[in-house]
Amino acid sequence: MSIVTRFAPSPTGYIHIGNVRSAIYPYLLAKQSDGKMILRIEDTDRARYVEGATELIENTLEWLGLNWDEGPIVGGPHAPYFQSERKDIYHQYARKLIAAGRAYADPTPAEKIDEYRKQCNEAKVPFLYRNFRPEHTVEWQPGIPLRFKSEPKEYDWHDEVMGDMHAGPETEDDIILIKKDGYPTYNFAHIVDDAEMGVTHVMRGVEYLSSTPNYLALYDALNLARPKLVSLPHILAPQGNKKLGKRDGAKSVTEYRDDGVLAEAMLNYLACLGWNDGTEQEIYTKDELIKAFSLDRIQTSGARYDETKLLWLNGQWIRRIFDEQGAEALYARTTGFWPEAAANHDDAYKLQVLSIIYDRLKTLSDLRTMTNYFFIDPEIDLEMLTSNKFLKNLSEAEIEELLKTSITTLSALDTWDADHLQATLNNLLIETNKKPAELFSLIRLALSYAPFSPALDLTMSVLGRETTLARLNATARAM
RNA sequence: GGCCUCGUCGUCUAGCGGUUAGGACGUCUGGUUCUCAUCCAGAAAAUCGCGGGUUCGAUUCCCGCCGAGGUCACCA
Repeated sequence: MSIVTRFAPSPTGYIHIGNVRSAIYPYLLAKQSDGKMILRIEDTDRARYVEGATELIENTLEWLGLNWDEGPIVGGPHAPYFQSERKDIYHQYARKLIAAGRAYADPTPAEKIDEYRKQCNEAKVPFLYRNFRPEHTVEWQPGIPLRFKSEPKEYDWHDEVMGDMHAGPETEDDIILIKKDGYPTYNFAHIVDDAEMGVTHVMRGVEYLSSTPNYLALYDALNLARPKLVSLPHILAPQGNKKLGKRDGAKSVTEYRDDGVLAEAMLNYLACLGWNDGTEQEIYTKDELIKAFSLDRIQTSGARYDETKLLWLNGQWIRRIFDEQGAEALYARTTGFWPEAAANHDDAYKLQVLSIIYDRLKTLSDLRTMTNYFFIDPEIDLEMLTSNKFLKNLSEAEIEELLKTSITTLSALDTWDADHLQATLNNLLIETNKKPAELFSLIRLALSYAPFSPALDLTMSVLGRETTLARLNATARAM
């Protein structure tokens, strides 16, 4: 039997890093065995539905490369994949339960139920609706919710992550199957859909662990085979011990994309948060993840989200792509991340800039702050020059003298490339009898007025003779 | 309050009865005859939540406790 997994989000907003793992792991599991991952949109709560959320979810999965085999857009044999369009199927299953005496329409007014709940809360006792089950029920009809008629007993089951589980009858209750608006609850709909769609592994957050006995009761009452159950521990917020959520400022996955994080790094980081294959490998490609993934090595405790490590990984991936796939491959990813001033420059020039700066990038958006002086003359800031830690011991006259000497020597250079520039710079050191840190810092600042830059020979060769000399002259004149 | 889950360096983790408790991020130091970064080398950093057992020996097995989290919706 081949593996079928699913990612079944509610279209209530964007996918953030706290919940995207429940898409990644089903994908990895399905792919490693030539199985299928289904995308199913659980839109049964009309009140929480957010316009455009489905597209957001689709975009996120596509960006990460988590391609679903069945679902919206791609279709499939179990369509439709929106629960709101599957009402008939749920009602069909509901009628089966009614016929078997395992479901009843509950006319009890909401206020009454709230009262029961309040009683239980005050008595510090768990609220079980079955203790308040109405004596007389009515025919099921629109406007009246349908409840499961529980027959509480002990349940044993196996969770692929948590291990062997047991629950007593006290956890089972008369849960709502169909709401009064005719839509099914999650509790009911997902059971029906997973069975209809042939899902073999149900992966979801640990918060569903407590309601598992109710699901098992439903499988039994409906005479359905239990899928394998997989509980995923929470990802914790950087501070505190709560699970990471939008309230903690959990950014959407696509926000990281817009900030210059590579999909490879994101997938790599998230997959390895709370899972490892037992080796000391840190960098994984998607294919490597698929190969190495296994349910039994998913952590049982929650893992704290650490953006610093994500950014480190992203730097690793930026360098890896440049080194293994070439400068052009990385350049192709940089669209939209260049400073405004770069708009007037051609691809060839930007590619040169990228080639000498890429190993300093943590995110692609660092290009915006780190490369401005390659595209536009920097504002001269003599204060920055004179307060520099390598230059503060030099007088202004000395600095001016050094600049002039440098300009003269560099002007005489025939071939303007990195090698010749380096040789010339070395000659200048001897000629001026200065330490590299002094002379080079001066030239660097006059050229960039930035806190740092790539090696001087490279910077000057990319900048070109004209620009280099013009900037050195501009600073000399300003002294 | 009932039920359930979890507890190794600051963080992510390895470990599955005998280890100098390993790796990675972060931090600090040094090197790569120029800055920042990369890269390299090194350092600091975990009485393995606490207390009892079992055992010649427990981070590893058992019990209790404490702490943290989850759940008890016509939300998923």
